[in-house]
Amino acid sequence: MASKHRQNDQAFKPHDHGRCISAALAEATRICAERRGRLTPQRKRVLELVWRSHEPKGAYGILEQLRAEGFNGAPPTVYRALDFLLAHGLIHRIESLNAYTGCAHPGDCHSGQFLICSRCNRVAELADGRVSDSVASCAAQHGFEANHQVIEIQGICPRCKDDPQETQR
Amino acid sequence: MASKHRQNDQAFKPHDHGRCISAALAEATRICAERRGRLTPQRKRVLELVWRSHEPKGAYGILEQLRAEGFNGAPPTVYRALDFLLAHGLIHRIESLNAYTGCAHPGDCHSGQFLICSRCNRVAELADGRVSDSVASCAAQHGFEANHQVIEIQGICPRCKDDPQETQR
DNA sequence: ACAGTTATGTTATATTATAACGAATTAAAC
DNA sequence: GTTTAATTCGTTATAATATAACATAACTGT
Repeated sequence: MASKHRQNDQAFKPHDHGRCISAALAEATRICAERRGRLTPQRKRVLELVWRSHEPKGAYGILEQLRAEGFNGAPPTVYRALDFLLAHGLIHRIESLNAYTGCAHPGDCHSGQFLICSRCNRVAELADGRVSDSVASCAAQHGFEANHQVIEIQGICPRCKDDPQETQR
Repeated sequence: MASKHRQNDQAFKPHDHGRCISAALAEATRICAERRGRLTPQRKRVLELVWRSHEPKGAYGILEQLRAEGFNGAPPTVYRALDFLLAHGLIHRIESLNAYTGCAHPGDCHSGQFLICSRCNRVAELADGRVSDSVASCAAQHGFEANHQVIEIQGICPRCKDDPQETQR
């Protein structure tokens, strides 16, 4: 249980990112199979590109990558893949960045909270029940029927705070 | 004190909006005077347009309004005015809408929470300390130094929930 | 009045996203 | 298995949001 809801603040720690990627792809494959969603090669490739790092990726950056790989596509292709991945909870859109990041715990896609480091641009996804509860109850107190929470926290991650050399990538 | 931190969920209730506007302008005038910020006619006019209703306004919508009033301007003019108003805490940017809304309690411009009605498009600004505290402590727990919170809650406002006729404007 | 700063005008362009429509592929029904 | 229907993809064009860069004007303080 606890391991399933793995908090993704490992984004700010050195870690084996290959495992992030392979875990994300395995989960995506499983979830799509379950729902009869078609994880086509393009969609899979876009998911991989989003997961290349913990920095959210813009749609046009992804497009550029695809093109570098010999794919001759246009924006709608990328946006369609992103829409699919969003619909199935495999990625999140970071509103304040107009960018997309891999979902750390797809499947149960409750509202997450995002820590956005403005120095290294990495984003960690949290799933803190106290936060989402306090937001939900606050909305309810005002008679507001909440469907979706956008919680994005901008600041400096622990790694950048400790190591002034830490800049990017 | 309590009156100063007036919660702006009146956005979802019938109210004398003229008072919202005049209060906002009075506050803006006071705050700019205090800080020697220059609330030029253009900036003031943009602030008024943002405050026309509790629906956030896009930069290009504002530009269109200005043009309808005989002003012959270009996007940078509007964005500069918006930047000024943002810098002085007189308006907020709603990230998930790429739009701007009047600040309900300028001056002490702590992080607010925004209830966004996806039916009538109105937005209410809250300043619930429990929410901002829970977010702040959650960030701190992960060693994250938070500078700014983006909290946008999408759903259906009480007015639209009760009155299915309530649509827009 | 002058010098320095701040604000505005203007043109061009960057960035992000979607509309619309036809072709191709896949799934499903027969 | 072939046909039908649905889904996915390719392609072109364009919408919507935002900024760079540089010239001019206006205001501030002296």
